[in-house]
Amino acid sequence: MPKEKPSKNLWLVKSEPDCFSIQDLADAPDQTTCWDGVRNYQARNFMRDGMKKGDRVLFYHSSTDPASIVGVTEVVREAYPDHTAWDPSEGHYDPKASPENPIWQMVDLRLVEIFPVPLTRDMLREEPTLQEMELLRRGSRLSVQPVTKDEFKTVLRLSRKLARSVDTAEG
DNA sequence: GCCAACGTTGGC
DNA sequence: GCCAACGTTGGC
Repeated sequence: MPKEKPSKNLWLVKSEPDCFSIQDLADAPDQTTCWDGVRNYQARNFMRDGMKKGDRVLFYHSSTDPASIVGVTEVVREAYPDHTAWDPSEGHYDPKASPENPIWQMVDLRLVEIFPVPLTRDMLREEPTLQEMELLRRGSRLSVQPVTKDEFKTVLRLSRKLARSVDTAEG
């Protein structure tokens, strides 16, 4: 009997491209990075409890013009302690964290694809399927958030469509 | 650069 | 346990 495949969870992570962009990920060894520096409990819990090996993760560039979904990554290592939390020389140092009580966790992400054309917030907002997306909710600040299957499929479809239209235009 | 929205901290 | 003050996020 073939084993029932457990359905994968889908996610979105935010990063300021000035700090770490999807190109930085593409240039990293094995195109893989540890997703350190998350210092929000809700975001941590999604990483710790929800993110499983093989889960797909949309990559979003925030605090940039235009803010956009720029690609897809994959979870290649599940949650483990974020050692940057107890390193005073780190920007995201948390004096309450220690090796005995790490508090904060991270996962490893590997690049899957960079979208040929980034999907801007304006484009996302035009899409009926994405109206409920956490990313587009007013005041939403979650840097790690779940994405529904429909939302994920819609984002990929939009990306493919855009890529085709650019190809055609370039002709 | 502004500021709304949000999460955290700490006094009480 | 409430809530005001504060710091941060992140769109605009």
